[in-house]
Amino acid sequence: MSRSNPRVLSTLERAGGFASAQEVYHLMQREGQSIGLTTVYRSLQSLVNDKIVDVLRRDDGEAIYRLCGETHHHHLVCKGCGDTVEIEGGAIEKWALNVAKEHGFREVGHTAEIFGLCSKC
Amino acid sequence: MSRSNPRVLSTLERAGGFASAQEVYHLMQREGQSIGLTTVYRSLQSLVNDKIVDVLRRDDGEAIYRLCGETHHHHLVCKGCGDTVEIEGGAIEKWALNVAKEHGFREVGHTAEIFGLCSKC
DNA sequence: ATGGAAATGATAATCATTTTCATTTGTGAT
DNA sequence: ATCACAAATGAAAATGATTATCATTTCCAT
Repeated sequence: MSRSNPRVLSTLERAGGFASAQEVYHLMQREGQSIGLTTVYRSLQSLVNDKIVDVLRRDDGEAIYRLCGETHHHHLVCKGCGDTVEIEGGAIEKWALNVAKEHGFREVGHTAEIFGLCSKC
Repeated sequence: MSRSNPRVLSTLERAGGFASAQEVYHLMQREGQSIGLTTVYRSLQSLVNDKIVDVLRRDDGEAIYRLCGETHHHHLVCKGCGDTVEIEGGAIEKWALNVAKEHGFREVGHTAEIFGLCSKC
């Protein structure tokens, strides 16, 4: 197993908002940091596993990463500009638990995402 | 401009739920229909432009298509055996719309999935 | 039939991501 | 300090979905 290269996390932080693996890589290149694309991918992957960053998809399918907060939240994503709002999901949490219980499921988790066009787009 | 090949739409309908371009293509091949991958992509693209089908992304980034206007449901998936239950999502639909509206979003869609261990696993 | 526009599909190109594998680096034991 | 070995690194090749090219075929309207 490989652990995350701390410079990758630091760069992602500095990028503010979302960045793709390619963007993180090129950013580090431009800053003169010596790193391989492979390591960037591996580090981001590892950060996702450790639930330190979230991963979403752009419309073109490219994966974009960003630091996530500690609390479990959901995303409202603009299909146009990629702008993202974190939202509370209290209602969803209850719904998911109820539905799962009704069907005898345990160790329940869920995913939910809302997307649309924001007022600017 | 190119218009959609009707056999592509017909195959997507028959596939039920979601299908990727590759899946539609291979399905048609298996059925002995003669069609090119290019035409499948072009047709799906055109159907999306005409708002006849929706496009979403799988976790791995592959684009999946489905007829829109179809009443859609959500899934309760067992992590153990993969068994899947279709569930009504009335509460979710409202929640998604409300949250999106609060933030000034339009053309709203959403995804939601619940997973856990079923009673047999 | 004839000319042109649209449709088709094989092939090659693109691009993000993953895999391979040889090399380098860090670390702990002697 | 030296040796041994595991972890980390990154260049290069492989993969897989999607898109671009372009020559050919089909469809109509004249």
